[in-house]
Amino acid sequence: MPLPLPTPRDASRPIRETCADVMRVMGVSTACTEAPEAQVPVAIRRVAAHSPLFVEGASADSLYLGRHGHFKIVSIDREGYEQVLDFAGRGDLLGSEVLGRATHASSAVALEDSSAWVLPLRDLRALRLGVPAFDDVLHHALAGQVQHVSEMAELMSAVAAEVRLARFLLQQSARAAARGHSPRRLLLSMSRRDIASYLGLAHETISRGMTLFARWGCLVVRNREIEILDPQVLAACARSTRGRWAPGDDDAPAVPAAAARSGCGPLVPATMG
Amino acid sequence: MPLPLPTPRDASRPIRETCADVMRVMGVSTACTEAPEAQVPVAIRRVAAHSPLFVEGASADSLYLGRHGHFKIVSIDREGYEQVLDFAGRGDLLGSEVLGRATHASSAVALEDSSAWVLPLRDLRALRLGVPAFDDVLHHALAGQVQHVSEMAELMSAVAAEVRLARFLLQQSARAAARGHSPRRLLLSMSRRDIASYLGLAHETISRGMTLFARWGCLVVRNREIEILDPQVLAACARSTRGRWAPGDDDAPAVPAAAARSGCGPLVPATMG
DNA sequence: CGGCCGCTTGAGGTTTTTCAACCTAGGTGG
DNA sequence: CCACCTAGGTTGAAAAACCTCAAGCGGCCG
Repeated sequence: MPLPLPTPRDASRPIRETCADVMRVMGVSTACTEAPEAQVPVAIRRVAAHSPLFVEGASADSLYLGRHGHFKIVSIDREGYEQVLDFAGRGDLLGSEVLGRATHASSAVALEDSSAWVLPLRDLRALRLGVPAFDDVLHHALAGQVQHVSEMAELMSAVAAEVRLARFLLQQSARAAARGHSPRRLLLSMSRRDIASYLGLAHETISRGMTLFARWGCLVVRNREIEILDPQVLAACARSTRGRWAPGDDDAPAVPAAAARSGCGPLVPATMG
Repeated sequence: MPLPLPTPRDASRPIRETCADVMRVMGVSTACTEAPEAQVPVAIRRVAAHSPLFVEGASADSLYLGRHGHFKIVSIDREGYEQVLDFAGRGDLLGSEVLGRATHASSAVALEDSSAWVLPLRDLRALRLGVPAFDDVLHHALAGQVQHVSEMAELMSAVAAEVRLARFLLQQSARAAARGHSPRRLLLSMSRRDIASYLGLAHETISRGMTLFARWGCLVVRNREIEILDPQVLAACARSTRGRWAPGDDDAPAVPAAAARSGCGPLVPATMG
């Protein structure tokens, strides 16, 4: 896969990046990041696919910030079932709940070979005082976490399965766009089962939903490689809170553009009996 | 239980309480609250039942802290349907999402005649600097908000309706206990419809769930007045993530004590064939 | 006293889950 | 190099769970 990796040379491992690099990712203006005190080195932790960055229950000594790759945040219940709470990527805060507790409330597992910046709690106070801009960044990130609650509630508030899936896909699209990737072509790094757990559905239902969208002509699905052909149709579906939605139920024009163009037939690559 | 109301007589309105009072509610040791700088007065806002403390979309100039009564946090979707995101009571932070945005992302509506402390954003910085203990309190409360995400996810992770309801009731019980009330006798201040919206279910399903628990003998339901007879049975039900649960499915002893005592019916109601 | 609102309960319809099978891709070892 | 095996994804049929519609009941407020 020709992944557009943001970090060119991974071969050289002991490149200790600095606080300035961290802040740059989080959207601080370049002016601030050039300050000499921002040259504090920040440790990097590399995690192989399917390995944990930290585990639930472990004593928490650090906070993490996604650097490359993706993670899933999970919590294991007493019966051993894994509940996916969130997905995180570059620039996302991981394990921020430790600010209020002594131990991690959830685990973070790498979905692919990934890495994260390590922010030791004991250094955090000094860092905030020494680098004022960093304090702001942290505050902003924390506020973002709080705001994330309502984002998740919005996802779960939809009762229909396809509506949840549509919202999830649009959320992924928005995240990709925010990171400078195409909002159309998504490369989902999580399995159907992970998505299902996240949305509170069976993994078969996710499959069916994907196929349905493909039949509508607004999506092309090839395993984890997804292309959004008609975001408007997806958005219209995502908009409905109550009950189901199908192209044509709308106040807007009836047939989705892509489907009309293509005769609504082809699409749906694999096995369309 | 003789409610230990912090405000003796409401007739005298201009009793301006101080920062010390706020911190005391949030669990700061009395030593800190006695400091002279903690005598800063804090405004109180009274809200009649069914009236909003703040509304979605309004520009946010203040943060609030529940003082007495209860609120529901809601968000209205495009179709006018109300989604309940949370319930808040004494000591709970309201509207903390404004720290990252300029406007409220949700509304807070009083479920009964209630009041809240007002923390104007423009005074917040000064308050934090002037009263060090207050800064800690605020941080702690904010971290609590973040932690609340996983609490909510835990609620939603259950697929079965009764399991969600059981978890909700236990959560309410725990909150009541944390505030010094009985964990057994609950006085729900929200309607069945509110609970339903919060749990992502139909309000009829809530009713049926309550009735079911009552038939199991672990609950007494009289409108919004609820008594938990057998927390263990409720907890056992809440524990199961997958599928349904009925008394007897457990590794533990079979029949719930309370039900056996009261002869409260045949147990294991419908369909155990 | 009447109407309204919230709560409960029943019956029917529909979505979603569950169970099962099949298919593909990727890795391993003969 | 191919057979085999596993894990992930898709699809179908049956059953369960839930939602919707509808009606009845009771309390509360005007």
